[in-house]
Amino acid sequence: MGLQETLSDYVKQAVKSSFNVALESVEFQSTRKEFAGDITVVVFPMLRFIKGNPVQIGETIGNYLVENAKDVKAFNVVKGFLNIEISDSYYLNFFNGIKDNETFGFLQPSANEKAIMVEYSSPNTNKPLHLGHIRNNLLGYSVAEILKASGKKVYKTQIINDRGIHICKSMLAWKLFGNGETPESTGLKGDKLVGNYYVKFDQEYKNQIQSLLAEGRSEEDAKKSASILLEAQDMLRKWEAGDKETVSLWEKMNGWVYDGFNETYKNLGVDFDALYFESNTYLLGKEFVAEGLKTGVFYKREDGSVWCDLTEDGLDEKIVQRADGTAVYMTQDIGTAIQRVKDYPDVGGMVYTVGNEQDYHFQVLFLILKKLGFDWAKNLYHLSYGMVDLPSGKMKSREGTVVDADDLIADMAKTAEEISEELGKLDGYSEEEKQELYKIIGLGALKYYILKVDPKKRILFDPKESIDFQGNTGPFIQYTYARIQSILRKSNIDDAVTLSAVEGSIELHSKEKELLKQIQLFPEVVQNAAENHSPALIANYTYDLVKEFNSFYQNVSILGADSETEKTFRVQLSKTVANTIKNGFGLLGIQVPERM
RNA sequence: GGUCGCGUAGCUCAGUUGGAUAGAGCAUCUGCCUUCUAAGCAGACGGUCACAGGUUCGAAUCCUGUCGCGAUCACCA
Repeated sequence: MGLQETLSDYVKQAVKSSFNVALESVEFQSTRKEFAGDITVVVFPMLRFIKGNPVQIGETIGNYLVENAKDVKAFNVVKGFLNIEISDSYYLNFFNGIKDNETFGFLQPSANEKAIMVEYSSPNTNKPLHLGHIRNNLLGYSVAEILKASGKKVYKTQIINDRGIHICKSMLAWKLFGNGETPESTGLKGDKLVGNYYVKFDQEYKNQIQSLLAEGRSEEDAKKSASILLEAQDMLRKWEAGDKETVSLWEKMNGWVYDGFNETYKNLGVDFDALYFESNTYLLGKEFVAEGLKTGVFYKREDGSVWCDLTEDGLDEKIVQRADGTAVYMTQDIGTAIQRVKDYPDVGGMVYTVGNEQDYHFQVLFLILKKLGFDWAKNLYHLSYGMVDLPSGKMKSREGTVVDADDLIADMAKTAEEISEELGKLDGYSEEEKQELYKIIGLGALKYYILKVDPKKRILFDPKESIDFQGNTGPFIQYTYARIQSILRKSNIDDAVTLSAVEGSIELHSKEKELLKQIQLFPEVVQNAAENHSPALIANYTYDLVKEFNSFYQNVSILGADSETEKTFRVQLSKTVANTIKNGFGLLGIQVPERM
């Protein structure tokens, strides 16, 4: 039983015996630093049940606690706040219980609980990944890891948008202008090469429109009748008809793109358990549309299109199948969701990591799946995140203002290198070791910068100035971890020593106690982050922990402690802090270096 | 126009189920490298929590309205 539950019981007993009132719950908060005490009982809510002066009620409860609860050392009352001081032995007991637990705060997946599928990334295959994808990937990966740590079984997945007119545009441009170029022949990453042809298509398309306009055609007409666009549309029809040559080109160019993506994913440190391809799933939803027509969830209009009426739920009517019988976006998403549960029968919920411009789409999708009667539909969550803006405004691929994912990752490592060189860190390391560290630090900065912000909010990303290595940043936290490793290397203590929990064997320094309190919060933060799908909670928690440690580090001598017992305790405490940093950062997908 | 989201220090952001005098970092200023890594620590400065009402012992937090910014309202994905 945790401290709070224990105290809660005592407070209830106190109220029962002194005022003859049965309280349902007791409200706690951690004591503000300017007051003496560790944990605070808020008396105000009790006033509804107990008549009297809050200060006197607090005093009465406080006296009862000191007499009866063994971990309560002292108390004071300020206004309606009963501040309780907890004995050192309680904290030492807690510490002895967790110091050798490498996975403190993480829960094992329970056998009978349903798994969760987390979808993220889900790119188009016609151009390279950019900054927006980075936010998506980091969020999705991190939320998946957090859910795992909270005791869920998790499958990571993505749906790859590998079909459609946009792919045909790249394919066509490659056929027309490519001269048989390949990633091997050009030395370009596959996704970059294909992306270049997508740009090339767009340039040619614009040129043709200009020519047509010069001939006096209307803008609308010119956009529709440019020959290169017509050719692309023709190619799409050929693809859908299964034309051998088209399909084989499609396979070849998509293959290049996947190779390129996989390299980026590897650099970013994300991975997937299951892949879904739109070319396989885009027709799937249709049988469920038929099913829904039977059960009356959907209805057919005169022209043959199928709709879902959601006006009673405060939404509007939504098309789920075109008049010509082909699938729309919604059809496909319905099918994919159902297919996933078929493939992985233990899945009982899904998380979709998709930008907030699709909020409405997912609201509708989830509602339709509920109406279709799937019991897992109540456990669907749209992990919606804000756009990543640049100082120059929105990222636009056509205007060349996108921040390329690979470039950004490389730039971060380079920045890490420059700063490290300037500070003279890492002298005496091999070039290879250095490069590895620069990567860890650069990525740490990037990931932390993006994940510490609440997903809902849009991020203003200034590539030149935003990412810092001081203060509330990834490298700052990594640096603290590295420093602790240095202490451990030099400490020479016996890990097996268990600290006596007897009161008085060690007197806790206030900085040590603050650290222990912070460590104690970790399991709760993990659960909270899982429930709220928020890596930001983990990031900000880790930062607070590090701040607390640095204050301890600067003000309390660790290796030069007065007694061997104290030294042992402080080193072990530092080690536990390092472990918690590592675990917390692990949930964010950020590596921690042994030295930096 | 309808719907959804956001608005906290000059800038970038935290702020647990409503609780005490709203917190960090950056920037500016003051101290601290002869102890364990100064990418650090201690401190100063900086606030009408967009605005106005309401709910209550108590509101940045909940409700209503107003303003500002953004997204979305396709037989596109």
